[in-house]
Amino acid sequence: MNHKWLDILSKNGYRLTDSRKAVVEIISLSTHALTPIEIYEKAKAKRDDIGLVSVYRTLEKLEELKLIQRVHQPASCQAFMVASQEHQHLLLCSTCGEIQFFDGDDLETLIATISKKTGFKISEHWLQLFGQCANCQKTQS
Amino acid sequence: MNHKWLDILSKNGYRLTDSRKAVVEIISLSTHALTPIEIYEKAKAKRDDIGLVSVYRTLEKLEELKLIQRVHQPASCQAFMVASQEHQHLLLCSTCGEIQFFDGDDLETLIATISKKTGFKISEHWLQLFGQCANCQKTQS
DNA sequence: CCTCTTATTGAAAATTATTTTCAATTATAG
DNA sequence: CTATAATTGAAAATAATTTTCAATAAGAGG
Ligand SMILES: [Mn+2]
Ligand SMILES: [Mn+2]
Ligand SMILES: [Zn+2]
Ligand SMILES: [Zn+2]
Repeated sequence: MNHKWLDILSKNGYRLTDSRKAVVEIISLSTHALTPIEIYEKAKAKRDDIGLVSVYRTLEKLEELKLIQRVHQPASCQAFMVASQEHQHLLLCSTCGEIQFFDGDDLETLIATISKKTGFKISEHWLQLFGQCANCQKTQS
Repeated sequence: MNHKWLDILSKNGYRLTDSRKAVVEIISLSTHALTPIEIYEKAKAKRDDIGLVSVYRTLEKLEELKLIQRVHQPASCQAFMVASQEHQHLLLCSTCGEIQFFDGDDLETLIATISKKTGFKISEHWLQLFGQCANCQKTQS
């Protein structure tokens, strides 16, 4: 993943700097959505003079290249995670923040019905499931 | 709607001031999601000395009472609209911003499958459809 | 109506999140 | 190795939201 991202950045004319590589490594390997500050803190371990502003700038490019996406949650919408290339849906653990992709939804019928009923031409959908992962279920209750 | 909201505010110990009433009227009647600033601008028409800070404070209370909800869209998550009492789904026009509720989704099977496959205990879901409303389809293209 | 208490107000300051500016540095094409 | 243009981090600027505060006013109880 890591490597692929660096290639893509490079092919799009972006230079591969240490700051950028640190951000790429952190976010490409995370199973949680991370905020710019969280990424910054982690990145400082690899490169202690990195600036928060470089984190923002790298996120901007990764988002533009659709390698990452913003994750919307009830508490905040400032976190980012890996994006899947294809159309996708998220399954989020409200306790620990773990996120997985899932598929297998079949909304065709629903979309056709709503479309007919409302006159909307529907082009996109967001589906997210929230719950508690297996691990967090064990840990408490 | 208007009246009902004022009653609820009142029953929860909140006083009914002109500033509050202006905000309630604006947001309870809108078919679009509105940002604090947009609400503020509209509210000034009714009460020209209202402060933006009162808009924020009223939104906070209306959200707490579940009369309004934040709307998440690709471009921003800072807008609010009426909340439906029951579980609900949104249909949004990406062109003009109109929003409707819809129901009739049947995600039981999907949720059971994902739950079994991943071990998550799923407690909630978000489903939003994006498209273009009948009106906006006519207007352009 | 009056009065008292306390929630609410708007202005201003403070905080937080993000973006822009800028001069110095550095990746990379050749 | 060199030249060029992208990138950097610091600092300033901007935007969004929250807090502080003294003045005001809603509304409970008389
Ligand atoms: Mn889907
Ligand atoms: Mn549903
Ligand atoms: Zn978990
Ligand atoms: Zn429309």
